[in-house]
Formats: sequence, C-alpha cells, structure tokens
Amino acid sequence: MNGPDMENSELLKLEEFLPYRLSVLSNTVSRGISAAYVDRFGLSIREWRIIAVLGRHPSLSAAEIVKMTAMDKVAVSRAVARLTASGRLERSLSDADKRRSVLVLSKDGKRLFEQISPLAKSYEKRLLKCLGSEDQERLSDILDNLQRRAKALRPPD
Amino acid sequence: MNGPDMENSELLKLEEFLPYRLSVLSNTVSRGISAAYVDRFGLSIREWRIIAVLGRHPSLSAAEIVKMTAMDKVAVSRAVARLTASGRLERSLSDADKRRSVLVLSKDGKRLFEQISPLAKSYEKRLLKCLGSEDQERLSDILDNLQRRAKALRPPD
DNA sequence: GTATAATCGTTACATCTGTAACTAATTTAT
DNA sequence: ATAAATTAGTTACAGATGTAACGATTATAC
Repeated sequence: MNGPDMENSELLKLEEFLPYRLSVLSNTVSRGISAAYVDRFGLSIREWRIIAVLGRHPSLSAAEIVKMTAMDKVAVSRAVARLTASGRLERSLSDADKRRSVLVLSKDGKRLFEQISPLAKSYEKRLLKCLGSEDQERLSDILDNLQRRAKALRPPD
Repeated sequence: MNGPDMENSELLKLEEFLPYRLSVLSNTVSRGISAAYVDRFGLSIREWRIIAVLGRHPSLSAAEIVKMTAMDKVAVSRAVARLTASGRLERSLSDADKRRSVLVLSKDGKRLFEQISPLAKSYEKRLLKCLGSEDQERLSDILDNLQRRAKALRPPD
C-alpha cells in the first residue's frame, strides 16, 4: 500500500458520504413537494408541518408542536404567527397557564389539511414506487435506527 | 368504513411521512457534523463541500462544482469567495475562456481536507454502526433509487 | 461580420434562519 | 411569603439563502 496506486482510502469521497447524500436527497424531495403542492397554497414547508400536526392533534401548545415537528421554538413561533395572520389558525391562551397558547386549525386550516394530505400521500407513493415493498419496509426501519443514532451522536442541547 | 372509528386513511401522519423523516434525519446528521468538526475549522457545510470536491478533483470551474455538489451557482460563488478570502482556495481565470474560473486548494486548503476527511469518515462509521453490513449496502442502493426518482418527479429546472 | 443567444460568475434585494436576549407567568426552594 | 430558577413564547440582530437582474465573454445563426 501507499504505492502510486493506493486507494487514498483516508480521503473523503463526497458523493459516497452518507450525510451528503441524505442532504441532497432531502432537498430534492422537499423541492418536489413545494413545487407539487405547498407553493400553490401559499404555505412554507414549516407552515405545512404545523398544519399537518394540528390536523391530527388539535389544541396543542407551541411547545408541544416543537416536540412533534423537530422545529425549534422560534421557527414555530414565526410560522404560527403567519398562519394566524392568514386565518388558518386560531390562537388562544390556556386558562390553567397563561403563558401557554392553545392552537387550533380554523375552518380554512382544516380544509387545507384535507386538501393537501392526499396530494402529499400521492407524492410519497410515487416516490416510493422505485422501491419494492420489502425495501420500503426496510427503509423505514433503517431511517428509525439512523435517526436514533444521529440524535445520540450529537452533543446535548 | 367512515364510521366513528375509521382509520382516517386519507389524512397525513407527519411522523410517518418519508419527506419529513428524511428532512429531520438530514438536519440531525448535519448538526452532528458541524458540531463534531466543521465548526472547529470555521467552515460552513457548503464551504466544506467545496473543499472536499476540490480535494479530490483539482482545477474545477465554479460551474463544475455546481454539478458535483448539488449547490446552485450563487451558493458556490459565495462560498468560493469566502474560501478565497480566508486563503483556503486559489482562484485564477481560464486562458481558453475568460469567463471561467479555475479553482485549486491552497496548501492550507489541502491540509484542511486531509484533517477533516478522517473525522468525517469516522463520524459516518459511527453513524452506520447502528446498521448491519447488509442494511448498509441496502441503504446505499435505496438512496440511489430514491434520488433518481425524486429528481425525475420534480419539475424541470 | 454582425446580431442574437447562451454561458459564467457576481451583485442586489427581499426573505428566511439561528442565536441570544428579553418579558411574562409559573414553579421550586427556603 | 419571598427570592431564585424554570418555562412559554416573542423580539432583535446578524448572517444565510433564493430569485432575479446584471456585466462580461463566448458560441451560434444568418
């Protein structure tokens, strides 16, 4: 080894580097989604996430949304402000704890969730069509493992 | 179906939605990398990508870097400007085509690449430790397929 | 050869994002 | 009961980002 045709094995090949590949894939997919449906409704991806969470779990506080969306509290605060301003969300204060907000989709917000959900699912379905059903299940498990692991590997918040 | 305990199958469960899971995973991993080594050297992830590409492929133009990094040309232009300013990169103009730049790592840039490469590989190795070797190979194939597919699904640039 | 179109990279502008600082409300400790 | 610490959410600021417009150069069409 270390002769003229060694493999240079210690040097990184970006195109094979898992973090890089995940980032590129995630960006490609996100752009596809925006183009496919989120843009049309004047939503950002983050606003859409909040709609999606509140669509299935009404009456969450901002802090609970933080936990369920992997967004930080500033991002949630801003997205909630925009959604409230555009009439998709209704915000009130908790009686028990006057710091806490109680967030609920408005009629309009619910309609949005019901309109976009099937589009999102259809996109996902088309995306997954390139995999056999066995690979689909395997992928899901792998992603769970990687997520757990990645979380453990990074420094505490 | 459609009774009180229907599965609501047309409504999206964010936590199971592949694009969402990819985004969360990619962000977690990227933060881990930044914290683990990129930050220490005063590099952004994008600057690091350019270092990595030029480390293995010297004398690229900005447009070629665009193709190899999935970054857009503005992002490349800005990252190259910073890397040049900080002495990690040397920029000259092509003789044949005076629009084209010719980019090469400086001595300092090369050293950076050689220092960070093993750290990056080690991070990747630790991340992948949660998967068996069979799953690791499977994952690689799956990501390739998904990337191709996601690219095909989104509107032409 | 000249006009037109395409390419390379940068700049300008508006928006988005992350970090830290902040106010207000609640909890904990003493 | 009061002081200190914690929690919820917002705001302020600096820096990052995406889109569009731009100047400069080269390629193409006629």
